[in-house]
Amino acid sequence: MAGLTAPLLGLEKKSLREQALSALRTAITSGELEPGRHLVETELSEMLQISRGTLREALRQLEQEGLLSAGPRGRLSVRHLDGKEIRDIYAVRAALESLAARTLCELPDRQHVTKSLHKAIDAMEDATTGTLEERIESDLEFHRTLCRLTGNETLLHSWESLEGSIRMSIMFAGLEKGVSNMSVDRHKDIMAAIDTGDAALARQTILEHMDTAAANLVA
Amino acid sequence: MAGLTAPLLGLEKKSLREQALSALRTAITSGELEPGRHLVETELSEMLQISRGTLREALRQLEQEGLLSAGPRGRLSVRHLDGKEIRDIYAVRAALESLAARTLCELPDRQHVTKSLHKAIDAMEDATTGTLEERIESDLEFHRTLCRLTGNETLLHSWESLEGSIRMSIMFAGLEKGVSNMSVDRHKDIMAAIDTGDAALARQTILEHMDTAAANLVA
DNA sequence: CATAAGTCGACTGTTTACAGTCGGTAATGG
DNA sequence: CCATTACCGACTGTAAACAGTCGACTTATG
Repeated sequence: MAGLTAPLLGLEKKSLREQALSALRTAITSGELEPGRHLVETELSEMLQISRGTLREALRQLEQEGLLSAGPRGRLSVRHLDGKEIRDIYAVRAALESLAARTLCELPDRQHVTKSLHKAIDAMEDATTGTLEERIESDLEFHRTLCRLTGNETLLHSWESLEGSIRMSIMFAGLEKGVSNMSVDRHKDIMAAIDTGDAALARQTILEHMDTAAANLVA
Repeated sequence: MAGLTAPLLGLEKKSLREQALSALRTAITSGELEPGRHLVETELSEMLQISRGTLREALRQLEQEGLLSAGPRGRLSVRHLDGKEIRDIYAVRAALESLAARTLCELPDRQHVTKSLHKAIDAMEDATTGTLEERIESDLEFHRTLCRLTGNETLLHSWESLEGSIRMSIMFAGLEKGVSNMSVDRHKDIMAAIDTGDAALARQTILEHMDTAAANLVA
């Protein structure tokens, strides 16, 4: 009765591996670990206060997420993205999200969908006065919600696997440029298209949104 | 001068982790490790003759590829796919491959593309008299080539991340059903559409191919 | 002085050992 | 006979130690 450490609500304590994963992801996508930087396992494990074995499990995952690139002899470094890679990432992102939009349009009852998307847009509006990071966060949350609402776990998972790369793309372009095209109106258009169930329009709106976003980033 | 073990041609010796990864992937997608089966680290490490630490790194990757699912206490088991999940996987696959087709159609010079695809189709024809596994392999190789030829590394990587799930889908349906719709003609249609540069047609052909494939699998 | 052999240091690959936790089962008390 | 507690076995989480390899720097040698 006295203990009550915290795990009350779904807030399960995360394993060290997961903590390290989050910490590293944040460090990379925030630029704290700059692109091209060599990662030394012993250094990181000491910084994070975890053992190398545990750390390596996290590194493998980051590697597969495309945040790290492997050098000659297992040497890992923070991945560097050039303009083409950013465009490529956004092309895949566009394909995934347009599938999401199409799927949502085909749902018989889109009431709940519209409601959730509206909530996400409200969050974006709240964030317009916040920090750059908060604006990016709310923007990504909208798109993640788009994928989640489809109920297609594979789609959501694929998108989330890309999320790290997306964040890096934004960071590469400089945060200011990255958020410059995160207009709330754009997202309202997407929601509206889905609301009407016009799959072709929704798809087109998404593709255009992604195109301009990618173009802004590499410009 | 006497040694000359083997690493002469790009055939670098793979790390134990990679070997374990391949072995486990094969074991799972071949059904040797049946769906739902609980994986015990100590058992596997003994089977594969590697340490648990090394094994765990491989398991993390398989988990992220969607071949394993994590239970309550970090317990891993071979993922079980139901009809909906197979359809979901193929929906994502279709989105990725239709992006590939569209990208290829937009290339200024598709000569090399057509040549490579033709080679892949020839391999499929050669395999028609081979084992089921060989036919599946050549089929997947065609689609993988489709993605690779785009030059979009992210697209290729996303597709390959899905490949394990695709193989599982085919296995779930029973190998016979899985290959029943791998007609060479279908793939020739795809190639032809790309050859003419008709993006809309190529996209449509891919989507239909995926739709019928998924429908066959869950039927 | 240039080149080849040798030595040192830094990292990754891999293994072994230890700790914590959950589930079941047997012992115990009413 | 039922419930409760104490223990035991099985696994995963985590840490620490061992081994091999590559590169850089140094030293010997013609």
